[in-house]
Amino acid sequence: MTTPRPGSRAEQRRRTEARILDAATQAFFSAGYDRTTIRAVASAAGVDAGLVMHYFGSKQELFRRVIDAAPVPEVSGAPGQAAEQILAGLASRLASEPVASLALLRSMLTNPEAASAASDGIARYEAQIAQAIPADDAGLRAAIISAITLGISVSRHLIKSDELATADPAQVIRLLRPCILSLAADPDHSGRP
Amino acid sequence: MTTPRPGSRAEQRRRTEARILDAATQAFFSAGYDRTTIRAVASAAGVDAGLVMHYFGSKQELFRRVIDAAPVPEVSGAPGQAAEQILAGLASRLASEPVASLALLRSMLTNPEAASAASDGIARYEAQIAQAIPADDAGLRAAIISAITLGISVSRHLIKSDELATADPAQVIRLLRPCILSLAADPDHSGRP
DNA sequence: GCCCTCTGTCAACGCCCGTAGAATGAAACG
DNA sequence: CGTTTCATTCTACGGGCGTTGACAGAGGGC
Repeated sequence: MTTPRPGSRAEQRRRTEARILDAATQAFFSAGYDRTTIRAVASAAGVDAGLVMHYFGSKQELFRRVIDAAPVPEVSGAPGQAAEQILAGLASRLASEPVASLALLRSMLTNPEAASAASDGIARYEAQIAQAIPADDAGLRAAIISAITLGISVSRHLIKSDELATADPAQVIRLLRPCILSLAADPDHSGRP
Repeated sequence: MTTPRPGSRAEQRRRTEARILDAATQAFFSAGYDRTTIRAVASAAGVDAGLVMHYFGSKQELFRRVIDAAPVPEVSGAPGQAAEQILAGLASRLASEPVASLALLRSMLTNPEAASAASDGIARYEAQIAQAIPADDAGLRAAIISAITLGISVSRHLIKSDELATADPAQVIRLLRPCILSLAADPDHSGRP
């Protein structure tokens, strides 16, 4: 069975490895590190648990491979533009299912070793925001913005706070716009009043 | 041994139960639900694991008891006052060690059954905020405020984002004030512009 | 003073986990 | 065609978990 004329053995291996990585990504994203079992990943990928170990060495290395493959949203341009990009990104994240950053968070909270691996991804996102902010405390402002978007996503998708879970994303964005703008593009509030 | 003239048997039991509850609180707060083991709680309380089961029935019930005992910060007064109370509360949370709400979050993200138990606490906090906001979308605004403070706490204490972890709390509050104020006390941004 | 009650301990069960290593069978190669 | 390689599976080990039930011993009512 197993495909009559595949792409040779190497090809087959790459396919299997990708399938495992996909299953692992989904599992880590939705369940976090601790609650994800190698057996479950293997079963979702249609292979044996031993094979996962054979290819990825350990659960932790598998997790790292998943993290490294996660994309970072891009932010650039003038402060006002950046703010709108951030809001747009948040809007799409509100509208759709939970995504990478949430999974990172979940896994970080669960697994101590996963934390450092995942911090890098978040730091990269903050750096993108920071470079679009002209204030001298751009780093802190970016960190706060990142924290806000994270809090909103967490409340909606993980905590499923009644109000936020059922709210219209556009309404949330409208309420948040002055927040993000004051942080990203309004240096008036940086120092003491 | 064990105290020459204690407060009778009932007193002794109350003491032991309280010691277990304290140990459980600390454990759940710092490690989350999954990573907290009954054996560890028992050992921290200086008793046997079986006794914990005997007194609390199950790990889940123990967790619920911990949640129920967690206090909810009070918010009241005019919108402007409420906003300052929220900011002050956040400031103290930034300055000190991680507290209840974070532990709730951590456990919620980790354990599905813990989630519903913990949602109540957060909902109570949001309700307090909402009643101080005059807008007709007060509920959503309160939820967003709660989400923001949550995101900030998480970033600082759990993710330990470089910028936020080392930042001066006063500076963070200063940057956040316009955000919270626009959400709590500024109905101008509620509807379409 | 007896006996029941209740606090507390101990040992064990069953489960699931990550991981290791031997076994299998098909593809690649000479 | 024989042999080697390699993807894949099977079985098993050791450990930690939540939970249970039998057991010990001190307190308090009669």
